[in-house]
Amino acid sequence: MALETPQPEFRQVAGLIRASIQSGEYPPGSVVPGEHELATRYKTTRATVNRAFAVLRAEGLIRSERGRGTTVNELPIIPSSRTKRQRRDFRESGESRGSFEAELNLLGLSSRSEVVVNEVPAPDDVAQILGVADGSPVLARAREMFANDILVMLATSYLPLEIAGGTELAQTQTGPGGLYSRLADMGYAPAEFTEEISVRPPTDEEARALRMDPDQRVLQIVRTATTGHGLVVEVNKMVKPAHQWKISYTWAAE
Amino acid sequence: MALETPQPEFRQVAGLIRASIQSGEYPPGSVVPGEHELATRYKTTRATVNRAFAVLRAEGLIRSERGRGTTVNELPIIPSSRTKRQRRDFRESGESRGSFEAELNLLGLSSRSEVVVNEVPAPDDVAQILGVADGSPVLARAREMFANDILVMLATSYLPLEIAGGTELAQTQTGPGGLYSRLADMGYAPAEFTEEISVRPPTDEEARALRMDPDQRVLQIVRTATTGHGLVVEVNKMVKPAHQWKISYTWAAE
DNA sequence: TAGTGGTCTAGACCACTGC
DNA sequence: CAGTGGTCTAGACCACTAA
Repeated sequence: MALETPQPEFRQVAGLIRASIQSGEYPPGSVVPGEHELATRYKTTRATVNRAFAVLRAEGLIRSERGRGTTVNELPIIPSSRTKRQRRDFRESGESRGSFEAELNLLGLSSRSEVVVNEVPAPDDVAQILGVADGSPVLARAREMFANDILVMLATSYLPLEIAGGTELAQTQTGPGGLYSRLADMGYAPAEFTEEISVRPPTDEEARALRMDPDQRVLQIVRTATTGHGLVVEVNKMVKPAHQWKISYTWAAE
Repeated sequence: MALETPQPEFRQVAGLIRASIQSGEYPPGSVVPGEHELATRYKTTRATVNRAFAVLRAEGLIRSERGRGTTVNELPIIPSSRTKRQRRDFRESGESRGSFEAELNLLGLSSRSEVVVNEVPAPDDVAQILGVADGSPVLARAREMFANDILVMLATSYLPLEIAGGTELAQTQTGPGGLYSRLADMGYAPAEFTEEISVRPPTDEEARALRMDPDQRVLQIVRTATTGHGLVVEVNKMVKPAHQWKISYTWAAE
């Protein structure tokens, strides 16, 4: 039944190296033998091993650094969920900080995040959703989230200046209950959330910040918060290395 | 502000070709000039152009066929949403057929789908979720969905034999209201749905069926339907080319 | 049979790391 | 300075398509 597809040599080599990693021969954090050594071991050329490494890099399994060598990545896959329960403690842009930390701690990882608040010209897609002119100023709350001190997510929350300017939302700390509580205090309680998910190559800037290979992919999640009157009060753009995360949604039937 | 990162030559060439596609010089469906011609045009070698093509192939922008040449892909990005309204016409595994067709028709694409029903040994992950032994038989409703006669999604719905065996769910047509209506008729109305989303390389089989390049990625969405008693009555595994889709979820606040 | 893309080789040069 | 990975070249062989 299984159709035989003879794989090209570089994919076979990639398979062998992948197997060695999964078998524990090259444990997480360890340095894989160099391309030259593997080339002689597998009776092939360095170019072929290099291409095999490229396959495994794109999968997020290994990381290569010029001069240093190639190491096996350590971080496990991080779950992220939207459930009724977790929705209750939505606090700040991105994930609820509480749920982000809880999930990382369950995996035995440390968590940390940093916020930078700024007035910036609205990116085109954000301006479109917020219903403002391209490039007009909006409030941006840019958050970086770390697992074991490795940056695993960028989340920037964009808010209209008319709503957020000069309020607690323009401070680093948004106070008890977080961003959505402050919006509610001001009469802009979100009534509906939408998240749009797409997969794309990282921008150069994202690749640098998240230490990603250009052949890897990011998950982009754009959350829109809308009031009962249909007013968009927040657009939150989240970017995560696609191989690093598993995201889930739960809802009641009917 | 923008940090200059000098790109390697093959990425620059990829950028030039991408620009030519987006400018309309190589319109959707047309054949891109051959690697040899582009190599001389850009004063480089065929290997470099080949690598540039690999970048664009991985993005889903072009498709190469040995002997035939390289063509610009035609299908636009397909949206897929879970909203309150659409949940009401959930019919069959995967998307509601109705909503799938409606979304494709909005884009001016034809839609079609085919189902094959079978008893199969449960895959490990499915067995785990259904709470049955690995490899024990379950009912599989495998659906293929086409846009403009191109396969764009595989969706296989797994149901416990004790529930679905010998019922209408083992027929190709599940009748009015579809799968979830039949489950409700039998006293197994789903009360809660969960979808788990991950991004991974396609298996060989998926790559063949979906005509994907091994360097492209699939979105895997595993939906679990649970009754009010906590019984899992359906596991639906959906696989879509990641570059081809944008999926969205909407929910009410609180 | 001519032309396409897929792969592999052998060798080279480079940027970078760590000693 | 030796060793690493990143890239590029020139050439070759192959599987496949279309005329």
